[in-house]
Order: sequence, then C-alpha cells, then structure tokens
Amino acid sequence: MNGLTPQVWAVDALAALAHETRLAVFRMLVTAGPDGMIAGAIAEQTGVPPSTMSHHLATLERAGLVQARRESRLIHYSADYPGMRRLLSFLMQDCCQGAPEMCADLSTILRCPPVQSANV
Amino acid sequence: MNGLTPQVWAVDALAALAHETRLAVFRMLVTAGPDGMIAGAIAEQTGVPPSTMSHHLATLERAGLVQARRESRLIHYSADYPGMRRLLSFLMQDCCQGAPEMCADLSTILRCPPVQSANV
DNA sequence: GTTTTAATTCGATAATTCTCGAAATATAAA
DNA sequence: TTTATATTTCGAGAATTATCGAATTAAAAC
Repeated sequence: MNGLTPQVWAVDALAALAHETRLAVFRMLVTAGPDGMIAGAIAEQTGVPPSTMSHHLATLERAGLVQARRESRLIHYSADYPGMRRLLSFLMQDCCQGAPEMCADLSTILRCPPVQSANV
Repeated sequence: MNGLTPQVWAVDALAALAHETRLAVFRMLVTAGPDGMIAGAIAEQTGVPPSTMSHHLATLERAGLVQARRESRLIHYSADYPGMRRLLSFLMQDCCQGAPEMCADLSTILRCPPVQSANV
C-alpha cells in the first residue's frame, strides 16, 4: 500500500499518536468531523506555534492518520478514518491475534449500532 | 488507576508499542500465551542483547502492556491482556469517539465469538 | 562460602525527535 | 505589482530515547 511492511507502518502510526500534542490534535479532528479544521485554528486552539504544529501535522499525515486539503489559502486537516481503522485493525488482528481477552466485545462498548452478526 | 490521566497513559502505551523491537516482542508474548517467555529467550529470539532487551521490557511493563513474574532465577514476561484491552478501548472510545467509520464491525473481522448483542 | 546462571542497572555514547524563530512559498487582495 | 495572510520549510539547539558492554544484584548449586 505504501511500500512498508504492516509492522513498520504500524510503528509509524503508533509513534505519530504517541505524543501528547498530536494525540490531542487527532482527537480534535475526529470531533471536528469530515471537514476538519484549518491549520491555524489547530495551532491556536492547542497553544502551539504554527511551525511546530506544521511538523506535527506532517507527522500525522505521513502516518496516514490525517489528510490535508488545500482550499485557497487555507489548509484543512481532517482525520483519515480508513487510516485509523487500519491501525485499529492491525492492533486487533495482527498484534493481538484477535485474542478475545483483548478484543472481544469491544464493539459493544461503543456507540456503534450493534452489528446484525452473521453467525457462523 | 496509576495517577496518570487517560491521555498521558495512552501516550505512554502507544510509545511503548511504537518501536520495531518492542512491537515484535509484544506480538511474541501474545503468541506465547499466558505463561509468556523468559527474558533470555526473548532476547535471544529477537537477536537483541540482554541489557538492551531488559530496557525494552521495562518500558513495556511501565506502560502496563506486559507483566513480569519471577520464578526462581528466571523472569517470565507475558502480555498484559487487560492493559492492551484498555489501550484498544481508549483508542476506540476516547480517541475515535466510537465513530463507526473507524470502529464499527471491527469485532466481526476477528476470531472472537460473535457477540450476542444486547440490542437497544 | 564460592561459583554459576539469569537478569538488571549503570554509564556513556549515538541517534532520533522536539521545538520554534526566521526565511521561504503559495494564494489572494489591493 | 505590491501587500497581506496562511502555512510550510530551514536550521540549529535542546531534550529525549536507544544501544550495549561492564558492573551489579538475585537465586540456586556446589
């Protein structure tokens, strides 16, 4: 998908989220929804200088966890849902081998509509 | 639970996994099951010197992702299932706000027994 | 007690990541 | 075309993390 093994990609994605500011930004962007937020607002709302924030956003983007979209002078950053889903799915499947002790029932604690499970 | 806010704890846990060697070790320990593996075997199997591995194991333990248990001279490390579950649950609930684009149906791709979902 | 084995801690260096002001780029408005 | 605004890239210092041999601790065997 991007020339990296799943492990290496996962390490990058985990590292991207393993930072107080970047984790906060990702959460903000999830809350902001598909339109996301413009770079300046992200920097301001977190109290981080624009150049520093730019690096953090680039890190998140390289990791496939956020997307940038230019709209005239403004750059909108938004959460990359498939990217995050890929990470969750890696952690549950590859990393945890789907072990029920870690993975079972996680859906039930979410506000996801309960799956009409295709029973085996 | 440990004097840290959930965010700070999550950052530590993510950072612990955001390393090629440590991610590989965690996966090994999940595969090894509840008995885990002794420190020496982990070091040998990954080709990392014991002192280096000791640091990595300590990092994973501090993050609540593995457990150490001494048995005479040997120290067994095993995956901390509740710890990992806490991380997954943080990522899905707090971080992703349970957004279906990221979280829905993740259980269905696992070998978890399908949940007898308590429909609303 | 001494020796042996397993693992950790120490200590010092190397490598990476973080931070942020200054300079550069991109786009639009005047 | 100049000016203004939004953002990034550059560059360099600070901080953190990684690595691993040597020394140390822990437990058992001799």
